[in-house]
Amino acid sequence: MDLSERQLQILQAIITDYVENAEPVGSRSIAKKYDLGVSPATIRNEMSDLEEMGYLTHPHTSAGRVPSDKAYRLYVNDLMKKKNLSAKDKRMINDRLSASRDEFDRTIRHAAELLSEITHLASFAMTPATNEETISFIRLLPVDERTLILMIVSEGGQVTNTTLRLTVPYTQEALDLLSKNMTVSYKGRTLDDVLKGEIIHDVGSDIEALSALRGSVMPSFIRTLEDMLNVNLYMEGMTNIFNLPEYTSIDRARDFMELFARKDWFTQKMLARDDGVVVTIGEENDTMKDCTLITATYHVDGKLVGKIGVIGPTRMKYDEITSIMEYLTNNLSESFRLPGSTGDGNAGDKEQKK
Amino acid sequence: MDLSERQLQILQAIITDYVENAEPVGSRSIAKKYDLGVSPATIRNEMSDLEEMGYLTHPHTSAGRVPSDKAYRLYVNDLMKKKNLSAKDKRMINDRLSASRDEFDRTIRHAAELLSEITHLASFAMTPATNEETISFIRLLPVDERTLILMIVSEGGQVTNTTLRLTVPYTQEALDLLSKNMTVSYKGRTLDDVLKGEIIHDVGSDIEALSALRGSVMPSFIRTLEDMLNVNLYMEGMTNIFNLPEYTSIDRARDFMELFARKDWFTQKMLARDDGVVVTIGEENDTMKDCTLITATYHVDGKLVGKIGVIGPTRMKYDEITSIMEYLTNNLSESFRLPGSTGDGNAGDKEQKK
DNA sequence: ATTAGCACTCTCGTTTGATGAGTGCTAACA
DNA sequence: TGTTAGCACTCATCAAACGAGAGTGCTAAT
Repeated sequence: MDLSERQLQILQAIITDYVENAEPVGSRSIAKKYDLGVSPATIRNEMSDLEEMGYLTHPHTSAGRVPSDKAYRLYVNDLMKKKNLSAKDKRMINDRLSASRDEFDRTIRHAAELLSEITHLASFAMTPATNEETISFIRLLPVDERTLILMIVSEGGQVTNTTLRLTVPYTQEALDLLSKNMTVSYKGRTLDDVLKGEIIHDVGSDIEALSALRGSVMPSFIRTLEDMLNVNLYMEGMTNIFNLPEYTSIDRARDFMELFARKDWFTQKMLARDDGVVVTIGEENDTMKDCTLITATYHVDGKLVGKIGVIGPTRMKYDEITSIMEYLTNNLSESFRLPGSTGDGNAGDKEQKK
Repeated sequence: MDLSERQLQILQAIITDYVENAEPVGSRSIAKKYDLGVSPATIRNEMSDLEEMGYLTHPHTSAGRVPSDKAYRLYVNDLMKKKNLSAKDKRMINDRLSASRDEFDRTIRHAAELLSEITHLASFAMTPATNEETISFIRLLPVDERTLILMIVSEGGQVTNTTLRLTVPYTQEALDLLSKNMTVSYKGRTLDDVLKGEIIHDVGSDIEALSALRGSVMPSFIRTLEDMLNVNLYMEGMTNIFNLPEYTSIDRARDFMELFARKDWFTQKMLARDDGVVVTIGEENDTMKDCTLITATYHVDGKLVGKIGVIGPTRMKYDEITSIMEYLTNNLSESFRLPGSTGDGNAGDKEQKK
């Protein structure tokens, strides 16, 4: 059942060629371009076998062969070699990422922009996954007599806030007190906990003004917590995919766009607790069966985990892209390490494949 | 030079028909569908005149006529009548908007979603324009020994924050002191002022720890201020345009998408200080010469001004869409009025056309 | 001023045929 | 027994040809 050396060579050649040219590849062109020392006829026979085993497909009777998801999987797992980044790409990553090293969100957004620029694919990036994040403190800040800001900060430093407008004025005292009470009640609890559990009802309901304020604030508090789970997803370069031959059909392009607009789907994808570069090809994916999703993890002080990824057709340069993403995430993790610390808590160059 | 009554009727008929069917409209179909009491031949003559005057165009010799930008302009200014919203649309707006009446940003985002759902076009919405907004206070909040949150709040209640990571630890005292000093220095000044003016250098540079902290914080402060100008732009429903016949060509679709991705362009557009519903048709627009942009203004306590808009091909149902937007913005302004106040500071149903 | 009539133009969908790439099979070959 | 040459066959793609239909523009009659 294992593939012969020659079959592997042929498969590799077909993948390389197809990834390059986006057109079904025939036996003759393989024989000419890649020096396998056999005739087209032999290659045809092998291709026929490969097709039977599910590595190749046939768009129609007399077209060349196209690699299947299974072929790409084999390629990613066993065949492909790590690529060295071009000097230009390396420079780009080093320069552009270091420019704003001290700011979290901005850096992540830049990383996504960078990634889509280099790979010419659509990319996205997520600040540290937060459903297990714990709440650090809650603040209510005054704007005017009826308007206030609700601010939630997690231990990891993630911030979310909403502006609320109340129907009745509030007092500064009530605000301070409620801030304090809420912080005491929720500090150290995870977002999941708070969202799934019941609302704590005894948050200082003894004072009247406070209880009224509390009633106005709590619904927003819950909604804002929900926001924390998906608000920090940046998406970039979606128009890149228009340049790919697989999306010249308007229907395909529309499908892609509609999926890309579904932030929640990506958030879902991102919550998986894996490490390193992960490639999910075509059918392995539930939705978007003709796309490949590649994600990579970066680390903050070796602890917290955020993700960055690209999405495109299954036909993509797996070797280059995974190498780029590895380099990029290592670079990110490096930036986010405490200056003093030496521990490399998983920020290294391990790579895990599905 | 004025158009005759009959010419106006014909022009109106052509516009109505073309907006509906997206196909060049011929003399015969006009004569049949709209009861003008004249023969196709007469209509042909009039159409020829209208074309000479620049109200109609000819895709090619033997196709029907298509309205020009000039025709739409005439239609919008003089011909179209206000439309009554369907009960369904009204209900949708009332229901969906009131659900989150107390939260600013969320409401605006919902309004954009709603608008694109009802109009089947791409929409966007902007929270109050802020380059003339004044700073209310600045806070620095601790996360861990090297991480802190920088938060800027404007008088109007707009909030922006960034998480900073410093290379050296800071003290709580320094943080509090710097918060206070910065607030004192910048309170009441407009964003424009601060961004254009020089940085105030004498913010308590007498204490050493403080001055170090200040050095780390100030660059981010400036960048964060810049963020305040354009961060709150929501865009929705861009995939709607794929369903329109003018965007079945992949090139057109790409152009549209690329423009739509340029947030800065929209922000620019939105800063115009106009009121009510404003329609900008085709060439009147500098970029995107084949699109129409309709914006509408909403009010907060009759003072502050935010905008909401749709964008689509010049062929659109101007009467319906402007009516919807008027209704929607009135509704928004209503929600954002102080419960007690009666003054209607411009929140009424005035409408201004270009 | 309006209208009927008619020739003319141009697009669009369909058909047809040629072309070329590529396969699959068979028989010859090393 | 694995490899190769040869050849018939299959499809997709492209271009040319064609007819139908929609619509105009002009002229002459009303």
